[in-house]
Amino acid sequence: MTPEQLSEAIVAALRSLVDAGRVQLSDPVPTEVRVERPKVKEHGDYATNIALQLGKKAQMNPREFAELLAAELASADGIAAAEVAGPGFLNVRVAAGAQGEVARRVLEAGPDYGRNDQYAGERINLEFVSANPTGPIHIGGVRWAAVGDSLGRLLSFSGADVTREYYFNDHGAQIDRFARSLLASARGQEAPEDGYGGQYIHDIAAQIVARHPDAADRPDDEALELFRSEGVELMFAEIKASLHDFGVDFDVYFHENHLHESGAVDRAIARLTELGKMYESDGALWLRTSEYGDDKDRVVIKSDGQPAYISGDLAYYLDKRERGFDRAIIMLGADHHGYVSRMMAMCAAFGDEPGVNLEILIGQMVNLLRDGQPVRMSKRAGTVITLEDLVDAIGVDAARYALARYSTDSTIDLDLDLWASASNDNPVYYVQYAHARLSSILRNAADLGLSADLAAFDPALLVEERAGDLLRALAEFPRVVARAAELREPHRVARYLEDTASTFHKFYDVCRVLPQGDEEPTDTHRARLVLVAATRQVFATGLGLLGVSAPERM
RNA sequence: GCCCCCGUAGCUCAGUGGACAGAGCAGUCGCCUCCUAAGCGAAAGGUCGUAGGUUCGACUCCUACCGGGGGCACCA
Repeated sequence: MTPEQLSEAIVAALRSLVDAGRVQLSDPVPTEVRVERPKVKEHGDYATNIALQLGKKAQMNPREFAELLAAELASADGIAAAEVAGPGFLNVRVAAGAQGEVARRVLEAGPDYGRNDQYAGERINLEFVSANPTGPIHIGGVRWAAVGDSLGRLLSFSGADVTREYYFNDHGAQIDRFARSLLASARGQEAPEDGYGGQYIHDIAAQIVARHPDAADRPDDEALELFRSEGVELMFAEIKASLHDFGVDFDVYFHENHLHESGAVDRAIARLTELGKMYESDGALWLRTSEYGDDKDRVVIKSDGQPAYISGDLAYYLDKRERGFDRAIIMLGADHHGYVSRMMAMCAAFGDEPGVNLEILIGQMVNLLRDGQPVRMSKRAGTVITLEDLVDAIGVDAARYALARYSTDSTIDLDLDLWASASNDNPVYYVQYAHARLSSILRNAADLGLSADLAAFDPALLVEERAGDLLRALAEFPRVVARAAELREPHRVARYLEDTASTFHKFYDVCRVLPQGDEEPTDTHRARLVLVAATRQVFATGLGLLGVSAPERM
């Protein structure tokens, strides 16, 4: 019995009470009842507070209401007991056979177990990382790579048609500094005062010189342009490669120039003008964002006739909508949170619904500690911690897991010494180990000629408390996935896997799965093997949603 | 001055109104002739930043304050 099925059973019981006239509700019977897993075992397998919630509407004492409901529910299929506790909680125990059926459901669904359709038919554009190609992806960007990619997986698993998008430009002040730094390196000069440092500058400069031996000797303008265009190309290739090795691939790399060349900026401004959202003042063209909650209006075209930064955002948003996306999700670091209100205002000015058609997820920063002291990162000094540094230190799995297991609302402090040395400190091993153990049992079973056979599966044999705990954990998985997708919080999947790993290890400790020595396999062995196979599936799927490998052996 | 995020066990963090607040790691004690000990069990560890408020019920919602972090351009 899954929580959803129990919810249905409770709704049916409510309806039956109302139909029989034993309870009068001022509102219609709810279509769904929230079912929770109590923290304390004595409170049963599942609990609901529905009687507390409906007590007033039924003009009844919540306990009395709960008593009626308990009596009605006790006769339902698969329910072993229903009792009232505290102020009116209804605690339910599920019959072993009904509980065991969860394992069958998992195996029948296979890799699709946990899938939901809350975003079916919806096209979502998910933009993240979007670092300009002036250097390797640094530690902050890595967080969005891990979380963003995982969120993409969750949204796809929830029925959405997801496009992962990376937005960049290759001109402007940042890129100029990059080009001047490359040229300085090629000429054997020190990096410019406002330039970039680090070995990668020298490496890329050397590659360009290898391609064009006279590159550094050309006139400044020509040389700069060459180092700019080739430098961007080489840098971007490196970024894509390191993201790929990190398990993150984008569907679209969107070049800002495209917006200007395609006339998207002009069209966006024309549209907003038509809607009466633009006005001229002090020789500049302004957007009335303050009408939609922004602190002040924003300049779109500067008085010198050049488009301001926001013009690109306007055009880009419009472009996404014109490409058919129902929803644009953008992940940004906390240092960009000031943009949120103007972006939302911009969305509203277009006549769209902020928070629905446009969503901006703000994540907090990653701090690095070494010897317990904060590490100062400087692009100029080249002391930036990159995606590759992180992967070299702890590997892709640990890095992705570590970055995805925390709420993006909280700042992460990463202790580099600890990660580089005692990587056991990372919970990813605890979770992966569970998968390896499960795989090992299934391998050994195959050697004994046993497999998880649903035809011979008797769910009622999974009677142990620890088996029930594990089954209930597996039954939670779809709810966890749906909630993580809905709230854009992949870390919920990681936390769930940690809890479930613990539940499995405890089960393993007291329930022997395979026959020992000359022992003949019994139906109990077979039933437990089905549970093991189902558990393995959930770990494989869950780790997959995080982009972390599920090892067969450790 | 205004805006956003955080403050929970020694450390890193879960917990978006429900019943005695949880995990991983670190530390104490115990458990490998048998499916992976990267595991399990036991003990220990907390004024959930502070003070009010809403509620039958608050770590969770509201207000104020304290502490930490990040932002507040006709820069990109």
